[in-house]
Formats: sequence, C-alpha cells, structure tokens
Amino acid sequence: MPKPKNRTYSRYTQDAVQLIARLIRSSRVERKLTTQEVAERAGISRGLLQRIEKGDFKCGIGAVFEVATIVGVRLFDMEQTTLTKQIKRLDDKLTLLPKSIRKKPRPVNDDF
Amino acid sequence: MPKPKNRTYSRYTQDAVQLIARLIRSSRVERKLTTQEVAERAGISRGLLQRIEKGDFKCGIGAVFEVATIVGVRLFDMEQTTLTKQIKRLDDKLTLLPKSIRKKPRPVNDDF
DNA sequence: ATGTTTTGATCCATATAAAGATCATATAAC
DNA sequence: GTTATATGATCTTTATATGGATCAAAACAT
Repeated sequence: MPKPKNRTYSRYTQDAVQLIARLIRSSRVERKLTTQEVAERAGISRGLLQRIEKGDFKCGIGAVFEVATIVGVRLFDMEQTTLTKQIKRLDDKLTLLPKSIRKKPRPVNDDF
Repeated sequence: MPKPKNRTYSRYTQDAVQLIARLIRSSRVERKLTTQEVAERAGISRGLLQRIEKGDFKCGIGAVFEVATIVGVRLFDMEQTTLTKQIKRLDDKLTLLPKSIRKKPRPVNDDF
C-alpha cells in the first residue's frame, strides 16, 4: 500500500454512513441490547461495534450490515424474496448491457 | 488479532451487499464509465472497485458508498437536507434514551 | 450513597485490506 | 478479419483494520 491514501468522502457518503451509525445505535438501545451482546451475536469485537456506531468509514460493509440486521435496521425494506428477485433482475439486465466500455469516441465523420 | 475469525453473514446481509454490488455495476455500465474512471474519481484502486462490484464483505463501507454515490446509486433517496435532519433527529432521540443498558433482571420478588 | 455493570478509550499484536504492477483474455470498434 | 482497450486475475508489498485485554469513568439499580 505504497501511498497512505488520504481518502476523502463526498458529503452524501459522509451523511449516509453517519445515518446508518445512528440508526444502529438508537435501535440497539431501544431494544435494550448491550454492546457486548450485539458484538457477540454479530461475531465481532466490542471495539469494532463501537467504531461502527461511531460511523467509521473503514469498517467492513459486511460487518456493518450484519450488525444493522441484528438490531433490526433494514437498508432495503423488502421481503427476502423480493430482494433475491432484484438481484436476479439486475443480473439479467447486465447480460444485455455491454461487457466493457469504450472510451475512444469514433472521430465523427461529418464531412460528406 | 489472535483468532482468524471465520465470519458468517446472515442471508439478509449477504443479499443486501450483493444487491448494492449489482446496483453499482449496472449503473456504472449504463452510464458508460470505465472501472478505471470510477476508481480514479473515488480515489481507490481498480482492484478495490472490482471487489466492490463483486460484493466483497470486507470492503470499507466508506469506499463502497463513495463509489455508489459516484455512479448515481442512492441508498437513502432523500434530499441532502432531509438526510441531515434525520441524523439530527436520531441524535436528539439518543439523548433521551438510556445511556447504558442494564441486563441484571431484578430477581423477581414473587413470594408474598 | 453503594455496588455493579456498561461503556469508552487505550495499547499491543497480527491478520489482512488495499495499492500497484503485470499479464492474459475478452470485447468493442473499425 | 485486425487493432486497441477494458476487464479480470494474480502476485507482492505495506499500511492498517480488527481482536483481545485492560482501566477509568459513567450510569443504572437498589
């Protein structure tokens, strides 16, 4: 990782991550679950849960979503079935779309 | 990190992550953006973008959301203002809720 | 007020996420 | 068909995310 990569995030990304963090925490507290308890159920450390509830950008998306699921926060409020269908639908759509993008714009031949 | 932590994810988490991945890829292709292009704009490597579009659970949530934003995928379809308000609302809610959870159930005194 | 538990903040050790380079293949444009 | 470029896969290196332990302060219950 040669370059320390000083990342920046758009305002929208920042807010979205923050919102998830708050949703998780308030949901956890409402359901009276301790950090310890949720961390165990999610299979992560208490420390990581703290970072997630603080809105740390570097936490793995899988861990964040798993915690969200455990405390009852749904990013997509659909039935499991619908969720699966959506995935399938996008897969089909993708088979139609081009497999790669071409950037070289054909030099417009407009002399005729 | 003593234990290699063989993580498991709930079905919902798996599907949610997969859905985001597909949404990102199809949106990118529809908008005719190359992986190179999007990676650069997001400030990440092409390799990471590939993992994101494949639905890798370990990718940082910040990176995933940033890419989503760039290709036009909104996890929360709200105005920026509303987004901020929601965060504020949850903050207020949290100040009311208890600061910590008590698990020790008072030993029910039902002998009377 | 006292006692107990949760939380938040550190610190350390290590597994690993991510960058960067490279190569082969697929695919689009001509 | 040919050519050029985008993609996918792999490898190496390095920064860092995470787990685990510990401690002090906060907050709840009695």
